[in-house]
Amino acid sequence: MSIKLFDSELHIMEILWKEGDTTAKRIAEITKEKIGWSKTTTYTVIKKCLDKGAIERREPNFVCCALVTREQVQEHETTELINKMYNGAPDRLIASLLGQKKLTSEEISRLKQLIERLE
Amino acid sequence: MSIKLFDSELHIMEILWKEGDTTAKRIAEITKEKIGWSKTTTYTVIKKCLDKGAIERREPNFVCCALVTREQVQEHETTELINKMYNGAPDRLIASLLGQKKLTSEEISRLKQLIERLE
DNA sequence: GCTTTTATTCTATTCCAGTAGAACGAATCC
DNA sequence: GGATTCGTTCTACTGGAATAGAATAAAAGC
Repeated sequence: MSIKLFDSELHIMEILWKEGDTTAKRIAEITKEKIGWSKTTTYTVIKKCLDKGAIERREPNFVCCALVTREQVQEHETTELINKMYNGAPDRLIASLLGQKKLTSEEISRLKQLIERLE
Repeated sequence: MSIKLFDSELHIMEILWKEGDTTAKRIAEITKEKIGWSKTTTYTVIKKCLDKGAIERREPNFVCCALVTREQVQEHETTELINKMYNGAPDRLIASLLGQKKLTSEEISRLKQLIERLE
């Protein structure tokens, strides 16, 4: 199950991933404070997440629960990027990242370990 | 110089990256055939690329030349993804890709070499 | 040099994500 | 039990990307 989430919807998901199950009310408070959303905006976006099946509502109190994990969305977005910009080849993305030298030597050695452990 | 290119604009860039410098007329032919764009749509999008400095026009014949490389755009898009979904940490993106096991063993050994050669 | 075609730009329309006001319903208070 | 507040939904507006029709400019043909 892989769903396209828009930026506005991701805001909601980020909160749920971070805070765990949360009431709509509380989400509205957080979005108001952090990104200045009006109460109705938050509810509208929550509704879209519901319609898409990204979250579920549970009684009582309209508690919102994430149905997709951060990892699923990461994977989906990453696949989209690879298809759009790297001709569908994941290793090209990695090669490009390594080439940019944006990684610290610490990060590199951690990756080395990861790769060793594969296969 | 890092520019945000929209999907429509990427279509133009892809053609230039693949075919090299190309006349507007020829680009219009290709987009018409491949994605069904009308002539004017193509010219409108070319204009946007010009305005953004992503391409340059050269006489004679309105030859379009890419000013940004595929690598630059790849890098920009990838950075955007990392900031949006991986909290700004490139190694997390790589770790996630490795974890998905979407790579063939051949790709993996190629990556091993790449990483060895770093530092 | 006027007509016809081709190349380019101007302007407008459509579509959709993002945002929110107003209306509605349910719980709470006195 | 009517007024008041709180929680939720309905509906609408906005802005910008995507698309393209009509108008204009340039070139080619005769």
